[in-house]
Amino acid sequence: MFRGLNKISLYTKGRISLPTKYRPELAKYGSNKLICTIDIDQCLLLYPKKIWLKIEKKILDLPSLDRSSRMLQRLMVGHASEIVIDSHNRILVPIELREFSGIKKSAMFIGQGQRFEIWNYQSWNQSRDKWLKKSDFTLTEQLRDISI
Amino acid sequence: MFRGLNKISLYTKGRISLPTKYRPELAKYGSNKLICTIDIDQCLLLYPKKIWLKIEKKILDLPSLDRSSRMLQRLMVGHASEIVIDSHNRILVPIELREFSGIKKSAMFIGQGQRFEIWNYQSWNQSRDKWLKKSDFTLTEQLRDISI
DNA sequence: GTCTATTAGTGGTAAAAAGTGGGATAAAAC
DNA sequence: GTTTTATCCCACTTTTTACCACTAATAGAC
Repeated sequence: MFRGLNKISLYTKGRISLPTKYRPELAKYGSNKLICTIDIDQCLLLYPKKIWLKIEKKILDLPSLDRSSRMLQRLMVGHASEIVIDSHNRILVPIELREFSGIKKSAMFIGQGQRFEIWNYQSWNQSRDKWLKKSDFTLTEQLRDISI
Repeated sequence: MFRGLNKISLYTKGRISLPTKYRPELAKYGSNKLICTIDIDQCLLLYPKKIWLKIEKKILDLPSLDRSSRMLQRLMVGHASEIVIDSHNRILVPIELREFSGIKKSAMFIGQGQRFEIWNYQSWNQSRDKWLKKSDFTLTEQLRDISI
């Protein structure tokens, strides 16, 4: 499970280096391939390829003439790009995804269980502030009873 | 499976070059022929010929007196044109399909599992923005419990 | 029908842009 | 202080875009 967060920078054409602490866990997936896609909150999601393939199957198996299935397919699969971790532990964030997420120089790299999220640094801070203020009155059904 | 998206340009009479990353996967279908047709969302669909033939059969096997089957047959089969990938990995988008989809200079080329979609660049961005806004409250039953 | 003008399609190449690998330097961790 | 990690820079390769010249198809005039 990935957890925690790092402030990182992008350099030369959208490249970042992966925080070293995740290296051992990533190695367990036996491949240097990741899949990067988008999230509805305008950040990027980064999955080990092995994990992604399961998710992708679920999404692609949905009925293809249904409105919201198509929407999900286009958002998730449509934006999913394969990414290779190079010998220096770096990855390149595809230009289309950089533009979507507004990530230019600095970003926040966040562990989220079986995936990572990459946020534009400012957006992350703003969103967090917003969540901290809102969190006490916008809980949905499902959350109301969860025990943490 | 095809996934991810690329901004591409059309040049000299509706020609585009296929993103190279798809070349190996396309080669698996053992033919340089694709089928291009239209989608109800005003974009174009691009299938490896081998895949298309299966889909075409499904569509043509639908009861031909049923209104929506006839509609689907006319739209999908009626607009399907064979396309050849040339030696430089380029294809020509037929003029009728270019006009239908409003694709002129720039377009978005999107992997969607066993097919690609080609969108007018602006339409894609507008649609995507719309989906992103909608996606958190219009999910149908099937989707609500999917865990990604 | 044939000829001509115009437009559409094709193959090749050149220029521009994006991606990649390697290493140097700076910053952080130990 | 030494080692490790993160950032930056540079040269090179690959991919994408643009351009040009030529051929094929189409439409209109006669």
